[in-house]
Amino acid sequence: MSEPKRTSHVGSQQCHSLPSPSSHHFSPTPSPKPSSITSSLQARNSSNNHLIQTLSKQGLTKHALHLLSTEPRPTQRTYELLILSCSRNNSLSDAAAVHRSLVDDGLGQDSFLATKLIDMYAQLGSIDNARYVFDEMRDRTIFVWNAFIRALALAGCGDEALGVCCRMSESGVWFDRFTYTYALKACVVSGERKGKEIHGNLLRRGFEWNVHVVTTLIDVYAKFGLVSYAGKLFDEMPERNVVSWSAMIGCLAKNGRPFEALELFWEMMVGNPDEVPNSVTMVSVLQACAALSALGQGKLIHCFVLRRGLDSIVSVNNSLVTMYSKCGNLEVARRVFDRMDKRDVVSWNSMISGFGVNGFAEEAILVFKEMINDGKVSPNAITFISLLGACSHSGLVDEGKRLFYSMVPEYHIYPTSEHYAGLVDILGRAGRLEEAIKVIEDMRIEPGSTVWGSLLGACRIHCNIELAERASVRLFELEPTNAGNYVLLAEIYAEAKMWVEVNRVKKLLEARGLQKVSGCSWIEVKGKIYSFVSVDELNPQIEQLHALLVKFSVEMKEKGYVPDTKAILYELDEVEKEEIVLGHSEKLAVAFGLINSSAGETIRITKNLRLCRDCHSVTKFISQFTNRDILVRDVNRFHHFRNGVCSCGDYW
DNA sequence: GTAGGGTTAG
Repeated sequence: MSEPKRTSHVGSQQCHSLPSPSSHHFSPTPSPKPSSITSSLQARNSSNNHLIQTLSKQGLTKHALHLLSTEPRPTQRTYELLILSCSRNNSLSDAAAVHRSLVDDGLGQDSFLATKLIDMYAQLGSIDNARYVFDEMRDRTIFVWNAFIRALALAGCGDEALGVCCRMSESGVWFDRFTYTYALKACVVSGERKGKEIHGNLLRRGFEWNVHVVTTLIDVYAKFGLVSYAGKLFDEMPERNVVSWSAMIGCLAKNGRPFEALELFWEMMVGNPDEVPNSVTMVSVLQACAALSALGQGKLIHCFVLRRGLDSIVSVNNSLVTMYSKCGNLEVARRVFDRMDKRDVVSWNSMISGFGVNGFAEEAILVFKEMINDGKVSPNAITFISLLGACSHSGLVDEGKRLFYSMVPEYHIYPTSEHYAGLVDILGRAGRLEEAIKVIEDMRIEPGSTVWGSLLGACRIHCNIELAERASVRLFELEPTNAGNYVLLAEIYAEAKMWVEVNRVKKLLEARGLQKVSGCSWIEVKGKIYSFVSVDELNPQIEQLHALLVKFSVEMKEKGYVPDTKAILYELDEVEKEEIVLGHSEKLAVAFGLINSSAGETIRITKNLRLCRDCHSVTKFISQFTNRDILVRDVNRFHHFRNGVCSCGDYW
């Protein structure tokens, strides 16, 4: 079918003045139009416009575009619908054709359509074309300014977005509530200082009363980790709704304050019956349950999800899979996963990593194979990070290597530093340190802190001081304020009884104003969460817990147990060292679980750091001696203790 | 005519 001829309604000069925006999609060539319009044709025009609009609404952009070329007077509404259709169909070439035709029809200065075009290009990820539309506009309404600032913030061009905000002010256009929300989003990229500036600015203009603006501000502070700023705003909000509650709950859940996230959720439920939590609230609350391994709370939330009919929402189901996995309840995680009608890449990744952290690498790989066979969803970078982690936890060296080296040829996914870190971890844990360092030396990208961190972790397991020092030099450069790296190196020296070096690292830590993160464990008993720190003198039951642990210790020693105190960073008497390891938070939590639960009940504990070797062997013993299943989730993975054996096979 | 909060890894 040949294209009908059209003549441009605007002068050719204007068309030629269009520079080609950096992408090749937008061509400045004017499109041909009919030179004369007969009255009979005009009669058909209104129905033509109507037809184009109908086709656009149905997403039939190509057909609509074809008809557009025969239409001498397309209306603003026709173009609006065409633009929406291009956004929906994700077609940049159609978008450029619509844009070109719109300019040809003399609508290039229509501010309404300019706003829509900017939105469309932003959605299609073509910020250069959005910038072109904006630059071409002579009279910019606030809608045009806002659309462009929003487009820039969405594209991660924070500084440019804030620059445009300045130009907007300078040209005498005042920020409105929309400008503030977009400018605040731009600050997520541009930094805390800018965010605080905008905050000051909006206070002077009285926008602290706008629920959208303040909610955005809470979220921005959450993303900077400034929980107290977010909390203050939330507390002082004149009006709250489900979105502001969810933003604050999410802020706490993501910033290491899951306990408070749950408290706030219950405050919302109990104190504010008008605010009904929705799927987004559920996702954040489930994240908090997962962080705490709070299975009881998680089950309550699951019931709520079912009652409210939120169980068909993919993100909610994904969060349920993660929550059950992180509570060590893989059977239910798998059941939720199997019952899902729709699964996205996050669903598959959640199930794969669930099996992985629980030490079931074979199952994780099976799920990955199912994903490939299913064919509806392609794996992404995170899929492989999860798979490599699974292999590492289970010691599947060859399978891990095979997966790593299949990434590019089979799935076109290029390994990032995190993937290399996964491979280094697999090799390092297995004691293949030379091979691990070879991988680092041959990396095509600059090794990041995760890579050196994996190597240092492996050196800790295999007591390799030389390589540990090499990794530390790089780590201290890359992450000067990460106390964990200094502690790890000090522990390696302590194990080798190199006390001069231990003290040197401790002084370095002190000089940089850093502190060792203290160990903390917690346990959920009858829906309540109890937390313990090492040598927890303030705990009301401490004497009872200590007595029980001493009793175990005596019995264990009779069976040949020798406390492992090698990682203690102080040169103390062996008796004093034993006292310290016996007071580790994880042991206190186990003792508390034994005293406060009935026989046969599984004890579930979570720890903020890696489980120490002594706690590991003591927990194995206790599981046998008391005939209890003990589940400990440390910062890296799960340990299922049963009959004196741990699921990690002492490989962690 | 434009708006705010969410899931996987590390």
